[in-house]
Amino acid sequence: MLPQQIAEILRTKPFDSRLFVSGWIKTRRDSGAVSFIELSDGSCLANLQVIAGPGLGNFERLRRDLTTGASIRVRGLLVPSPAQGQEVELRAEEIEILGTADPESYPLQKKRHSFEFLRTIPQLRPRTNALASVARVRSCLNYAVHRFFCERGFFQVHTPIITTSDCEGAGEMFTVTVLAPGELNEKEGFARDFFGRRAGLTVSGQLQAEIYALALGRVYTFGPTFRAENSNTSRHLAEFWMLEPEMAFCDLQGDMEIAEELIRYLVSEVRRECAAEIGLFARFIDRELPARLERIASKPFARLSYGEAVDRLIASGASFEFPVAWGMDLQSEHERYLCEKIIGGPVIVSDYPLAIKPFYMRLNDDRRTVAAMDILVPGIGELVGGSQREERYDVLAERMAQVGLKEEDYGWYLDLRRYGSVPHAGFGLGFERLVQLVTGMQNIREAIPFPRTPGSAPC
RNA sequence: UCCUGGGUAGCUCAGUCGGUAGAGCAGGUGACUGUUAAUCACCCUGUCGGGGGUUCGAGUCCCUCCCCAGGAGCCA
Repeated sequence: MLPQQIAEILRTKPFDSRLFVSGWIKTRRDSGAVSFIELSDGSCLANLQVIAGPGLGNFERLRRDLTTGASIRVRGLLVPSPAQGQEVELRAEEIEILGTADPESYPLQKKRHSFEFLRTIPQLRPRTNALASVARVRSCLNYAVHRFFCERGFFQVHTPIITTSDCEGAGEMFTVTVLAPGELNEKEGFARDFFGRRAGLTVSGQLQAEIYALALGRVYTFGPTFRAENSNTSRHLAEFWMLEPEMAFCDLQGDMEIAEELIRYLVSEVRRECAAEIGLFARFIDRELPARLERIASKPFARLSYGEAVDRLIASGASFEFPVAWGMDLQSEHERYLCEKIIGGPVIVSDYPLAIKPFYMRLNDDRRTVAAMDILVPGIGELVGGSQREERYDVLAERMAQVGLKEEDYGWYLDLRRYGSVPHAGFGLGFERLVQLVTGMQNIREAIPFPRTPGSAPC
């Protein structure tokens, strides 16, 4: 049977009962012969204060090993705490050392560490309050995602991790091969490889999700995604999780509605379930966080067309490193200025110029814009990118030809438009960016348990 | 990949005009009947990222390589 968790003990406060608690020592304070142990089992942010005194057998010898990082199992009596700072405490009657942690070498100290340093010790990083809190928030978000879609009649589809279709415009693919390094250069190359052609790790599940949306109606795919870009920024990872809903019988308006509803739902759920963690982030990471989350949960997102966004940016008179003009993609500085300065909250920008967006986005009647939408949020930039998909066979075929996609490679994608085509739409949401949004973490590497970036995959 | 800033004790950093390295925290020892980043006293800790150069002398100046962060591009 699993031991009782500290989260439950602190919630139910079963005073005067004898409990067994297991966890790791966060810190210990001594006052005379009495030791105060802050014990965490990871189940919640709060520690349980354990009182250890000379009443314990061989206490002085035991106390040598009760150091930060050590794991222990305690039997004790739960009592109201006579001191400020905590409601309850566990008066230890027996302490068993499960695993010691040599204080001379244990890297985590009773002080704040830089996130950069913590990244060098991935094996101990989640034992810090901050990273453990991020992990709990991430898990909470994960469950909330599935709840949201399940309640709305969506089915989850497991799209492939290994794929032979390179989702146009989505970045460089990692190659998956069984060939020896020398064989890769040979003439037949991938023809002799495992799949008989070049395969790679998925850069997006969208195209396959479309297949299932045009069979099950409402689907979503949620899993790891890989980009072999040599990009070293606080917003990019080589391996990240992407949530991609795809809805049949849905246009761009419906797409924007479901995306906004999703984000506001997820933020509300985290506020409800992870209040302690958000309090920690507000104290140590970002003071503005609670106010920002409150706004997201309670107020509708602003909506602008790309054209309006460009006009507003020009009208603002702000000076940018890159000029703003219709037809150019919005730069990071433009996106940030738009949602942080002009709007002051999340903003949905729609109907981008045809030339700067991928082939599968639906051509608008003006024939120079497509039914695309991005959701920009303060501090992060692009959180969501989506569109209504081009469902008209002729229009799609023409665009594919324009960008040089061969029909023999993407015939299956065109088939969806040849047989029972319907209007449909979807979007991609970067899960780590969402985690950043709700935790205030400035670097995306703190939003995932094991960040993979160029030159770094330590375990 | 480009631009900028960094790399000094276990961690976070200071280090003046080029003169042989220092603070806080952590750790160790001791004091203290209830602490809350406990407190107080004492003690320990260095391949100054690697290599080369200038110099009587380099953490400091020059060259080069490596690594990291922030920003940009690309995107989620």
